[in-house]
Amino acid sequence: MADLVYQRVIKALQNQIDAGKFSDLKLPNERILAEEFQVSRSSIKKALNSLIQRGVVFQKQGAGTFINPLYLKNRPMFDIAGDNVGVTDTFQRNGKRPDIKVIDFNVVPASPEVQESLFLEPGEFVYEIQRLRSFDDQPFMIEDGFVPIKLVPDLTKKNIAGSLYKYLHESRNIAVTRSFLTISADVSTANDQKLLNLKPVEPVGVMEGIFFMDRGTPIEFSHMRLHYKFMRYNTFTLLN
Amino acid sequence: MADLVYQRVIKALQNQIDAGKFSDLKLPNERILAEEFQVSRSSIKKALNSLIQRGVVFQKQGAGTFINPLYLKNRPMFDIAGDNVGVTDTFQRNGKRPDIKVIDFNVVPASPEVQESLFLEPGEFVYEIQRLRSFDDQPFMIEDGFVPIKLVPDLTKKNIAGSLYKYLHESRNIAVTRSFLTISADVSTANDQKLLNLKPVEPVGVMEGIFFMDRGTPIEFSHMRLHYKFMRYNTFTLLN
DNA sequence: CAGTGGTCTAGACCACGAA
DNA sequence: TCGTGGTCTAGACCACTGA
Repeated sequence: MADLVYQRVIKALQNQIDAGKFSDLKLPNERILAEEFQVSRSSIKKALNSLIQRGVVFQKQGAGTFINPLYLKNRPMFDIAGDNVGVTDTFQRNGKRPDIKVIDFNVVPASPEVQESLFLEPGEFVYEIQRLRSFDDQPFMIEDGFVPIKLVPDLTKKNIAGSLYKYLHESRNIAVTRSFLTISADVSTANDQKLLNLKPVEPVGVMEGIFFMDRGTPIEFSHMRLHYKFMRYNTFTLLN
Repeated sequence: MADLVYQRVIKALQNQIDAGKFSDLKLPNERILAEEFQVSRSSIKKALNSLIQRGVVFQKQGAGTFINPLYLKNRPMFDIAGDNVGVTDTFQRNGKRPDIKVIDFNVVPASPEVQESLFLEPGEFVYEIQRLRSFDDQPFMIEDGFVPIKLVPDLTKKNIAGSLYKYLHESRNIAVTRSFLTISADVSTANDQKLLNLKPVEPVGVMEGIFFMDRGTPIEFSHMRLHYKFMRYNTFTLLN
């Protein structure tokens, strides 16, 4: 992990920035950095790109590489960037007591949609996991998740009563590190209204996503319908 | 702009994907693509990285490059881009025409919320820009934007009838490169229903965000209410 | 074992910004 | 004009996947 050249550079630069080494907010130019770290300029660029993505620095052609003043001034805001796997973590705040109720747990053949989303062969089986999540006694999310059985052959109802990803990580050494999410809104159905305690006029937020393991293997396809007051997705984006 | 190698590759691949060329959801490997486009593998990688960030494809080491099935299923209508909302090529190819109608344009003192979002001092003034965006004659977004007057002292109603960010870029050499967005959903108000042509039970998607110039200075605080069928936000997230 | 993405290098030339 | 980041190339070797 830390033996990668660009990872080493990222860490070193991040540490130097946090330690206030660049008091004028300007980093040495890329060629100098390459010299200092004894690596190629490409590796420096890759490392700097990562810091740019995180909002730590920005670059201006012809001028140089600078620390984002907002990063120093308002760091907590930047820590939000990249949230959202382990839906629990995202919503776990304020000392509220999270609760997960398993509505349904079955092994079913993958539907065409699920099959395509998880890149399965026809006829492969998946767990279907329907859960209702609450904070204190306020339900806020209906979750319908699909996980290939071949990736986690021994899943039980007990495992999924808590955090699925925590179980995968701790018991199976599977780390979920990437996700594709689509976020939209929809009119609430009768079922939504019943489970989430919504009035007919109140909508749901919809989040649909594919979650990936380290090496890019899809591990879960998930469809989530949220009480509209509880869907709040924050994202920090680099444009273009 | 379009004369850049990797930009050309991005566009070509995006077009091919949208046209359904890769029916098995698998792209040729990077070396083949480099050969086909007569460019280096590095340029292919740079182009693919962009598509990955947009949630169009994902890669799996040792296996290949694959189209994100969610992208095909939930193709976004627009991108959050230079002009906080940019119509995708996909949409434009359908012959739809984007339109912007200016509802209101004023200079007002910054409210506490706006002041905090744009890092202004008490008493500073901002433009308030209310616009309604449509495709063909279907309005899809009510936009309420705030821009500090000190950053763009000469803004006129004419400038904002088109792309504000295009104007900033071309006339003021201000590039908007980052955004911090919060996405949620809400019950539609009477005003929403009137402007967006919604039934009372139909909701709006809400996107609220701060847009930054490349030096990290906030240039716009924007509150957007979207027809729920047109809000479709795709993200790719890397954790850690 | 062959295929494919990941990392890394060394160097060339271009485009922009500031003095 | 000169310093700086941006783009691009050609090629080497590593690490993982899947048959």
